[in-house]
Amino acid sequence: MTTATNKTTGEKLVEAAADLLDSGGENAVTLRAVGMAAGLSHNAPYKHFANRNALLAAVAAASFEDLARAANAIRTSSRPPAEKMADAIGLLIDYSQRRPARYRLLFNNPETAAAGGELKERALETFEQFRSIVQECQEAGVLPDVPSQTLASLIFASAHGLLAMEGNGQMHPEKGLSDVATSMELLLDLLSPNGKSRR
Amino acid sequence: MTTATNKTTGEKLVEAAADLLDSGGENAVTLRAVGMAAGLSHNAPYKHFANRNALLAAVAAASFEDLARAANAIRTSSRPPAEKMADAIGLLIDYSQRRPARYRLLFNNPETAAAGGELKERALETFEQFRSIVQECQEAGVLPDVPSQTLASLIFASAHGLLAMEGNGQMHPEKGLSDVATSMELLLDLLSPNGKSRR
DNA sequence: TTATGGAGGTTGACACTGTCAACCTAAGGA
DNA sequence: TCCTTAGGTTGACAGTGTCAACCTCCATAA
Repeated sequence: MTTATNKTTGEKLVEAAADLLDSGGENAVTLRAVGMAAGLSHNAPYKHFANRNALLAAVAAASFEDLARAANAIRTSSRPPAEKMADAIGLLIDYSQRRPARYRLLFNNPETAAAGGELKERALETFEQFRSIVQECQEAGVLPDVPSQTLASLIFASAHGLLAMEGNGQMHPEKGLSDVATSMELLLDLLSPNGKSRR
Repeated sequence: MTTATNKTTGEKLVEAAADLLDSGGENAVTLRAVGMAAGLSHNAPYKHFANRNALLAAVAAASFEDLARAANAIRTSSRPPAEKMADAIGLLIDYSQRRPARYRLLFNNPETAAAGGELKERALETFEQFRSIVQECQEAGVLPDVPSQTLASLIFASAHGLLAMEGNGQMHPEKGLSDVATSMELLLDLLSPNGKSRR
């Protein structure tokens, strides 16, 4: 409990930026606001980050780390593979609904894409947890036997795409489209070699 | 050929904004630049649009209209349903690769989401073309018999998610992940009641 | 012990942005 | 004929990212 409770100024800035992002959306993350939230001047962030994008990249990297940790907890649980899969999807859905702006930063941001290094590595770590769960499902026979990397990307992309549509107001529940979780259940069922919907 | 070749000033502004978006990304679309590109002053856009978001919404609506037209051409072609499906996915892939910023405006933009009315209607029109092709595939037995609206959303979301991942640099071909088109082929094959990958 | 250099902080300025307000002007209906 | 108004202009404003210059410790080499 006493380990490193003292935060670096850099960490404080990243935290402040993340909070602003969560509470006020991307536009709320101005360097001045971040500096003030950390109790510093409007230019202090420049002593720790090259520019605004670098700060956001640091926020993204830290967020990916959290996400990877949560995904790892799911992966190493004792639940059956299919339920781990559902949990992992639930994690993603939850994240996107609780912190939409941050979710967009992680998965829907061209600037984030451009940044390599640390950030890319954290994103890969996160995805790897997900891929591993998919692989477990394949070994348990609840997902088809195709390359796990490709299948994991497909499933992940589906969830991500549905969430993007939802965030974009392009889901049309009034027309009979069920919500993201239900749609993903259907997808997994359709993909399953023994799915109920399989004829 | 002579029909309405004269463009409204409003149309000229929308076109200029679209061009700037395509050539320089979202940040290039400043009201001043749009005004200048249309040969007007820096404030002229305000005589036609309430604010920057309204202008972008108009660009999005016009773009959806184009997309719906292209999708309609595919839908009403004489090709077999499965190939229409592939064409429609190809259309989306093409659009996202040729005009990434515009693609993001259409499908990855919370402001676009907030705007209702005209824009929402155009988006629905576009999606309806897609849903209709999915339904044809279902009737031809190459896609499973579940509600077409839900299935279309799923397939569309998958393509959209993969494209987002690609645009985000989160596709990892070096790790064996194939490109978007190939992944989508795999998905359709896995979903197909008679898919080759089906055991 | 001293000096020195750099890390981390500050203030002030700059150009650029969206937006508002005020003004102008021409066309067309009362 | 007058006057309303759509569509255009210029000028201003606050807020933004960023740069430059300056300050101020403190660790370390001499």
